[in-house]
Amino acid sequence: MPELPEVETVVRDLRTRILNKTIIKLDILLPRIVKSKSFKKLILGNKFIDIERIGKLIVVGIKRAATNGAHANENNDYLLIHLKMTGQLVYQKGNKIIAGGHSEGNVRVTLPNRWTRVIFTFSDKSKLYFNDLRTFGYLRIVNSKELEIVKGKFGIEPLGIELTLNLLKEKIKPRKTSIKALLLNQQVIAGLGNIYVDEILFRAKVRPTRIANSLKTKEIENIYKAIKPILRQAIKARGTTFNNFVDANGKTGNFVSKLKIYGRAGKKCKKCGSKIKKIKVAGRGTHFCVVCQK
DNA sequence: CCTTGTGTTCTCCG
DNA sequence: CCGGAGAACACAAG
Repeated sequence: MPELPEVETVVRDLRTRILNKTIIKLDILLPRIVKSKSFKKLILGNKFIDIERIGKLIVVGIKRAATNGAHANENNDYLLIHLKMTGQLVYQKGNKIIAGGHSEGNVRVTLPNRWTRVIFTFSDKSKLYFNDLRTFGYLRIVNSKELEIVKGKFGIEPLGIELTLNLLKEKIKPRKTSIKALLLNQQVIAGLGNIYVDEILFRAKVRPTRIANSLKTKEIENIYKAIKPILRQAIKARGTTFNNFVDANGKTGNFVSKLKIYGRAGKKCKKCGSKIKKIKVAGRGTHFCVVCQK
């Protein structure tokens, strides 16, 4: 379940590997994953020149090879990749399959596997695999104008300087939905998902069911103060692997052991020892401590 | 049946 | 009846 820290981990890994190499081969094993018509034509023979993240969306800049008549830098295209719930981007170089299993572990995966949907091959023969079990993820190519429209749909970038206490107050105060639903809303704040929202609300001592407009200033402050540290720690740990996430090396994240509330239903609260509850909020499995969160 | 990210559709309310 | 907010559904597979 890739959220901001997992997507950021993948983006950082790929940045040192896939840029400025000609894409010499493209295998589309499951066409409906690819949402653009002339996908192959827009990829083959070209290079990726930069990679960034907006919320949970990966944006890869494409530089067109200079051909007769075409100006290479004119109206560049961008490859958008969304991993949704079970998407993976795994990079492989040389004969060794880097992907597969945790560093502690056990499982070795051979790529491509039955969940491989798209394969990019670069001029140095290295490969980038897009794997997706449930196939909700997608790859799409947009031009710079379309990219701006896409960007406009995203809310506050939680790790950017635009996240201020006042802005967060503005976003939370008028809303009549649960604070959990609000924090999950990508148009409000971009990149949080089920795991990190539960963690943030636990740290902030706020129950996920609370209606946003009922939050006291102090509680909004607590949420504000929780967001960056939790995301930064998770990135440092290379993300959380609950079911499916692997980084670009095919390795699982290490943040699971640091989760204080998510996935700990029935276990003792690490702060007060009482039994952690699990309910459904905004259609999502939601964990909280009755004692610590008000 | 359960799991979840997000785009779409439905429903409610003023 | 319209618009907006929020909730519910659809998607897919293990």
